[in-house]
Amino acid sequence: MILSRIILGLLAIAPMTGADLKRHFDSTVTHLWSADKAQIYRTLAALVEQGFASVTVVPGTNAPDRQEHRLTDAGRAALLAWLRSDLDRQPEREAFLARLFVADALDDADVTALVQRRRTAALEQLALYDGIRASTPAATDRGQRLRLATLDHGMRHVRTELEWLDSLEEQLR
Amino acid sequence: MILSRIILGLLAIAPMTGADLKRHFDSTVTHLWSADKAQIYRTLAALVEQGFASVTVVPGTNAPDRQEHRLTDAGRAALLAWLRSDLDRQPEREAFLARLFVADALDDADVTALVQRRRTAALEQLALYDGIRASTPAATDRGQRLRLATLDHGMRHVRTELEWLDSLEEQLR
DNA sequence: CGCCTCTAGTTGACAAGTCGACTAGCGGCG
DNA sequence: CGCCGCTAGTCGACTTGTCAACTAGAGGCG
Repeated sequence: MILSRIILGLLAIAPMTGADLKRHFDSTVTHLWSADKAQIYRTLAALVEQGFASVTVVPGTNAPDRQEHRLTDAGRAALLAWLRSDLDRQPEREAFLARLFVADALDDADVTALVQRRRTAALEQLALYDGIRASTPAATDRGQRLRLATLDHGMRHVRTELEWLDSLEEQLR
Repeated sequence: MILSRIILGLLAIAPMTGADLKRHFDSTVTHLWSADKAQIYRTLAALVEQGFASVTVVPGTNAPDRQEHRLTDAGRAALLAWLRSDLDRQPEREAFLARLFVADALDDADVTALVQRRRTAALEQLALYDGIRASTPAATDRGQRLRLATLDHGMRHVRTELEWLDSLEEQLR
């Protein structure tokens, strides 16, 4: 459901093929949603079947044919309906916190190592966000401002994560 | 996988039935993982089959019989192996950010309403965490300290979320 | 007595997401 | 020529998570 709406939202920016979408899920939206190739193609097929997108085959130059998908009026309506509907209830899924919650089974050194690994991961994530931001055009219109805000979200939260790790390590000392 | 290890971790604290576990997933660990009843019972059965837990039927007083599950040595070993293994790569799944990313399809008023709904949700979550903390014993041993740290994590992040929403609203004005 | 409710546990169907293998056209290279 | 690698797309099998209906014993209540 959510994936299908994100795809509609991306198609609202420009017509795209499954491969184009996959590239977005690996770069511009990777900080908020990820999707498998197979899942993208299948969702795309479902959207076409529901009349939310239409397909045009564009003969590929130096490559296979491209199946360009474009948003239909019904698709735009479905996107708007989702955007105005109640927020999706999202189950919390924090694998690292889960480990910490049951980490009393480890000795002190292993707990410290666990926390260290998390710090490394957080730093990598921060670097990733910096990379995405570097390759994103500056905010000109409102749409771009909103998209940049989602990146800002990620960066603020990673910084909070690092601060929390600091306080946790101090506590464990 | 992760769910099964969390269950092993909970069984390490005390022997439990499926219903006991469900209560934990609805209260003490709800801020980091959630699980459906059916999933818990099925995972529990798989753990028994793998020899990571054993079952004892305790005749219920004023209630149905209880199938108490206790951690076996193999179960404890599996838990330790997970705790020492590489961190689980978790796909980012931020439904709200997804909405914001494609929210340019909305007019200004609807975008503001969207952000407001998120603020409400964040405040509710903060209240939930306060509730959980209020019903949690103070930190006496290291295990309890670690478990409280996961709550602290949630609260810090909700506060960061609220700050981010402030800055977002200011930007939209 | 029949009915309701509570607790504990079970089951089937299904949606969502993951993984790996595979088709197929094109261009480059030795 | 045959092979490699690139891009686009397809498929089957599988895991994980969700939903709703259901069994079944115990106690309370009118």
